[in-house]
Amino acid sequence: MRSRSERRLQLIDATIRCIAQHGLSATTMQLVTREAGLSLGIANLHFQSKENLLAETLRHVTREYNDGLLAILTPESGRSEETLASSLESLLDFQLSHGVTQRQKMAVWFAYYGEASARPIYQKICSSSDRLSMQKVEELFAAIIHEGQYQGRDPRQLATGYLALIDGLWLSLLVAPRVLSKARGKDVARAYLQQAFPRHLS
Amino acid sequence: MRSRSERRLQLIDATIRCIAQHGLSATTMQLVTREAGLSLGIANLHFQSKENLLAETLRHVTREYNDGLLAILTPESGRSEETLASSLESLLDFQLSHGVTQRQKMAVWFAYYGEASARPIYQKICSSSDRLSMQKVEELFAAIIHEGQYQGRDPRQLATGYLALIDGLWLSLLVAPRVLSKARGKDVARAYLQQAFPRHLS
DNA sequence: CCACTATGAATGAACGTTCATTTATAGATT
DNA sequence: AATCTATAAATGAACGTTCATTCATAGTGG
Repeated sequence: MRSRSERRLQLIDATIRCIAQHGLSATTMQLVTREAGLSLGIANLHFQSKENLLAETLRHVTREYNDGLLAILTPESGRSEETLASSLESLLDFQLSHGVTQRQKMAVWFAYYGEASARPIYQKICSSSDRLSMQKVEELFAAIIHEGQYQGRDPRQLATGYLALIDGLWLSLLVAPRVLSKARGKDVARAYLQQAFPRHLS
Repeated sequence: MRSRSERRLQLIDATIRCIAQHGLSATTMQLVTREAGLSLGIANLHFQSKENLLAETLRHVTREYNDGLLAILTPESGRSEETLASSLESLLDFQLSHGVTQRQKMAVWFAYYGEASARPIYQKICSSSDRLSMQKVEELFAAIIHEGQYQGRDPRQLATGYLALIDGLWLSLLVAPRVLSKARGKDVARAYLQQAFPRHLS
């Protein structure tokens, strides 16, 4: 017997694997609980309903990503050696890191996006996560534009473009990994940032 | 009584509306046939199975998009007034046109993308469509680079970035239409192309 | 009259959910 | 320490519902 939070995490992890392997529409309670090595009734005990389990799984994946992003984009007084250029580099590294771009995570991400337009609860979780990324990246870009005295740059437009580019690259990595490797995807994103902020990226 | 091809199209259109409104996982044969104003058994008569109906719907949406793209990116001897710059402008107009960016079409598109990693048949249709776009856009970019004598540009990298950007913008338009308007999305894509080919876009 | 189109009640498989029952743990009592 | 008791965790058979598919029947055009 394990604690409530342990079991919840165990079930969420199993849900992620099921969605990645079988898709959202073929993910059943049987599949999830068997994947977790538990009995059928356990998921309803901890999550009340399948709908809730799926929503919590999305929240978990979203939170994980946001935490990683905030760790990079939230200025901390203790890290004095940190520069805007290094933040930009870290952002790029993070968004195309192994942890973020592994098939499992991206498959889950886009599975929910695909259903988001029909399910308000998914829509809400996705869009509020997007809003956070947007705000943080826009802040970073604005600071870089100020520091580098770049002319004629709109931080919001650049952030919109950059985040859309990253989303599109993730989609390519997921659907056609043979056509686009992670390394080349990173080159493409880097090229975008270099065009925008040539003096902040080598 | 209608002909086979008419009924097929009628059912595919109904499927598109159902997926856009209820999502792929909640799209049932009842819903589709009722939306088409027909009886329950008719879909199996014309498509044999639900799986086949869904695959044909994806093929239909994909073909529609590809036809539009090819009409722009396939050079024809009869259109002598056509320049590379105008092709670039047409491409941008098309990809962010009302017809392509309407919620219904984008919702269907991403619903299938979301399931693509778990269903080989969807994966195949999506990736072969992507490959075509990639090839055609890369050809256009290569011609523009040659004509404009642009230095240090890699047509494949630029095409990869541009198509990823378009995909990402579509996703934003779908999930958070309030945050990103179609007009601003177009500005973002235009800015990307202007950076790449400044002498080919006003 | 034949082949094709169309209907919708019927069918059986699969699904989410429930709940009586069993098992495990921690604290209290002897 | 050993035993008892109370509480929560865990199980999986059973239930009602929903779904894709089938098919006997009816309608239609050539």
